[in-house]
Amino acid sequence: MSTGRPYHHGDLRRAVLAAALDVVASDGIGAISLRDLARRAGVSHAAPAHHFGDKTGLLTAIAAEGYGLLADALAEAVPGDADALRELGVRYVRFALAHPAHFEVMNRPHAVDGADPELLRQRARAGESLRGGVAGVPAERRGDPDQAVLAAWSLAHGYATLCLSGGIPAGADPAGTFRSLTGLLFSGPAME
Amino acid sequence: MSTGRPYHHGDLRRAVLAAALDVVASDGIGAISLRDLARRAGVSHAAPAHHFGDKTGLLTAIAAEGYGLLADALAEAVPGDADALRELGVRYVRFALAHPAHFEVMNRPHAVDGADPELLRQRARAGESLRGGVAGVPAERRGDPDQAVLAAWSLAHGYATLCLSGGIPAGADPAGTFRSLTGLLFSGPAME
DNA sequence: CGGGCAACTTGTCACTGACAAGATTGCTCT
DNA sequence: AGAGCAATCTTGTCAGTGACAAGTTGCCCG
Repeated sequence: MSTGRPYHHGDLRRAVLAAALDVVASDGIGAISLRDLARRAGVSHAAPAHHFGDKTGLLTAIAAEGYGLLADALAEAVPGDADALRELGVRYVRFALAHPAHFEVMNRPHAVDGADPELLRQRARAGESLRGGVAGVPAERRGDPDQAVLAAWSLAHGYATLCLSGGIPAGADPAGTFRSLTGLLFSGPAME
Repeated sequence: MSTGRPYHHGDLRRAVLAAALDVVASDGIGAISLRDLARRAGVSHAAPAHHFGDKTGLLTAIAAEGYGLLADALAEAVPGDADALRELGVRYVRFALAHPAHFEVMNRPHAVDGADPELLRQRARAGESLRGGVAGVPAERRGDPDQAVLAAWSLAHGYATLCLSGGIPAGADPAGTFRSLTGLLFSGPAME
């Protein structure tokens, strides 16, 4: 037909993922249209379906990729650091701010297929990275360690979410601000 | 025409809002369809538009209502309580768990008209309730009070969000769990 | 070389949001 | 009372969307 472009795209999957991340980052999940993504990639409207099945499949792939990136980021934490929990939190916040679109999709259970094997796999990886990072702490920490993890996770997740939704002024160095925030948590072994 | 039902619904606005909250609570914002809401209310497909303009208008109304409810909840806090921040946090978490649909819509900037006067009004009310509750604290608290508010807000917001998205086991008494979590924050005037 | 498979296309259908124009109702003002 | 009037709701319509079906292209491997 001589349209100028080849019949096969080459890496349509990546192209669609990238376009989807752009849209999510600028206009949110609700603005995603498979047909629009197809247009951006220069393919026919039904081409993306072959790679992702349907819209849920596309978002699930993004979420899985996001958990993979998060797992990598958490795994970089120095094992055995006494401040492991704090550093993991900082990495969590940094991940969210560096990959806002992934982060948004990851936190939309309704938009994703929670039973997808790849999603479960990457999420499990992230969980392992987290546990691995925490495991190193000397355990002289008082109190319930599960509670400490929960508090740190809530703080990091809440801070990141508020930054992204614009609820927070968001200074020049959000991650640094978060780190100082954690100073209010676990301020020392002597408490109560 | 004798369709059995009257031409005027009576309180279509409330009916549509209620139906929308049901849908959001069970299937998320993405599952909302104006036409479906109209069917549920037993009116024609274009009736809701008269009350809300468009989909964004509907979601904006929900968010505004949510901020109003939040403002009311925060205003109940005892002024002058030394643990004001903690109690405000507990109320924030309770609000989120009691009104998950409102909470979800409130945290979707892209789905809402951020310039809507009613939304701004209710959000300002919530802000005032918050500041009013915090103002009572004796100020013997060390450190930056803004930072303390930010930490408490992040913790409450993160905990509530994680509870709602299913990321947290969510025991029998989430609000109580949160209260004990705050024990790790501001654990006493002597820190550092 | 030829079968087979993955990638992509065209075509279609029901559904949705938004808008326009008309019908109905209740309220107000005289 | 009754005429106007504005709010409420209806019907009709259009482009855009997601999902599916069936056909086409191009590549790889036996």
